[in-house]
Amino acid sequence: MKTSKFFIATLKEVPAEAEIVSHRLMLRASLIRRLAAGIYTWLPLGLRVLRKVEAVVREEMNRAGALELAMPVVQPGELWQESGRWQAYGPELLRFKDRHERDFVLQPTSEEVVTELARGELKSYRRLPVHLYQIQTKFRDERRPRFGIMRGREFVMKDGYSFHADYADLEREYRCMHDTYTRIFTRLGLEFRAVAADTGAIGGTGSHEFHVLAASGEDAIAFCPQSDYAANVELAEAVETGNRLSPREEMKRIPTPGKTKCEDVAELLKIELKRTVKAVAVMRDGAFHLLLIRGDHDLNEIKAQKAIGAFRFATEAEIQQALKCKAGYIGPVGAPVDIVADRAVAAMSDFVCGANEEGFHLAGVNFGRDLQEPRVEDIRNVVAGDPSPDGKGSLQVVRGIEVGHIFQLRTKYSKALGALFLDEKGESRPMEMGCYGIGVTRVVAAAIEQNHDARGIAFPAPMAPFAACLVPIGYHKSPAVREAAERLHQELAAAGVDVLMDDRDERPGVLFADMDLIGIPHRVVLSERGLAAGTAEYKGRRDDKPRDVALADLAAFLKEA
RNA sequence: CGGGGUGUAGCGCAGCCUGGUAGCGCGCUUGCUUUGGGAGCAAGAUGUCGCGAGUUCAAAUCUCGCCACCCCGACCA
Repeated sequence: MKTSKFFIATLKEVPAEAEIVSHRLMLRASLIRRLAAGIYTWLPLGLRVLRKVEAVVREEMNRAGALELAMPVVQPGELWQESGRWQAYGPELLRFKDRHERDFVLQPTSEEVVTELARGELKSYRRLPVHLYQIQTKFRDERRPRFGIMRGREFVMKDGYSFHADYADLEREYRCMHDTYTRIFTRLGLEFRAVAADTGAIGGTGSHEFHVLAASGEDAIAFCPQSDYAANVELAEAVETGNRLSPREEMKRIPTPGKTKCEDVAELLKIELKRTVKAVAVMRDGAFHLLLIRGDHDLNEIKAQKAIGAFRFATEAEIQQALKCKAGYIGPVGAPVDIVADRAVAAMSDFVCGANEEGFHLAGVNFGRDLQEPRVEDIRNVVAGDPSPDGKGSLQVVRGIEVGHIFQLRTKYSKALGALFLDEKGESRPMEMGCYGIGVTRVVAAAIEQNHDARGIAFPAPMAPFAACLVPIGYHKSPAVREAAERLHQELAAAGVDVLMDDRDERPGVLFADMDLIGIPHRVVLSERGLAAGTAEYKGRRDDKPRDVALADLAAFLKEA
């Protein structure tokens, strides 16, 4: 491919819409252009990247025995009513009517359609297991699309669905997919981690997320370097190993005017933040609860909801009414409300907390003596250094971008949609199901978050838009360079190297800058100087310095690189 | 949806407060020079100033309404 025949529209300046680096670079490198909020055109260069990711995904899914099919993007609302998701999905599901006033949706995922297919076709245990997948455009009307392609409304997902006669077989396929995803992300050259995850609204019994590690990731994941424990922080259990010491101080009331945060109080009293306790006021079914969290910890809302049920944060007025005190000074001592303490709080003695009196905190507070023993639950986020729940070391916390998610759905959809089969005994049973997703478009953004530098994108080779680029210096001036470039271009193409020759009539600096920006892994520079010596100059995208390679060896060299 | 912000040339922005000829940089076109890391000079082209009302002799500028987009919070591939 020659640049003059291709579509390169790099930008020196970044459109103001872009916040994170992958979004900026994708716009600057002319991979994508925005059409509407969360909706993007994939330009020819970007589409090449997307197709390469798809190819790896497809190969590995096929290798694992899954079968590709294509289901409709537009799906009848009727089917979604049957599964119950017409009501359950909420406004993220884009709905519309056809000319006959019939309800339709743009599919955000295809459990309904694939299960409808299975119930019609797979009536015997002899036909199971089956794993069907597609790589296709999805639409979710996100509350807030952001970060370009990272969280778009329209995106490409690989979604696979497996059907099994029993749970053991589902578990086998689930492990197979875990391995397959590991192969996919490894082949794509990404640094990633599989973590245990919350099953969320989809339900089911087991779930893992695959995260590409990147500082800009929206998720926090906890893992143990000494073992294979890894979990989304949403889920990771906080284990408390400390034992509560017996009280040594008397409880006393301390003036702390204007100090409403644990940090402020700790600083005023010159004590460690972890000796303070913060009280979070929430309402559950109209009942006021105080959640106690150690000053240096954060509440984990998901775990807390699991522990005490769905809640919302109390309003200032509700706090006033329940505790006769302003937020910022509330605490558990003498509070006539339900109190739930995090495990770490339960292990504290002589701590500092709000006094339920504006401008005052209490110090030297102890459970059992100054207030009742609280109900104890695991309701905080784990932090780096916490003991691993498997008892084999301590946790580290890193940030990640979720690019894949696998679920054991069990029989949720097969029951709802009546996907039944006859087993060996002739009995009718619902199929066991698994579902497996990869955000293909998101993988591209995540890869860029993880692989870039000041000059632009440094694509991992398997997803680079071109494997190599040829930069002739003086293509339009020097017949020798031009001839050599044309010859080499053909030679490389014939040798199966996906090569882009930059034949634009621009100064070398422009060519170098663009090739660096779009992230092509290998660069070959041709010049009169080098030709005279029978060499070309080679530089890897991440290399500091170039080196000379004999022209005759180039094709072999690049095939190997 | 709640909170904050922005809409002026393809992109990045100034002008708006204090109403009066729409500007700068990049990019684009042409010519000359230049040619190993985003060139220089010269000449050009490109605008419903987001949309609609209102105020005014006069609106990019003031007022109101609408729309779009971006950023921060509850979700997900």
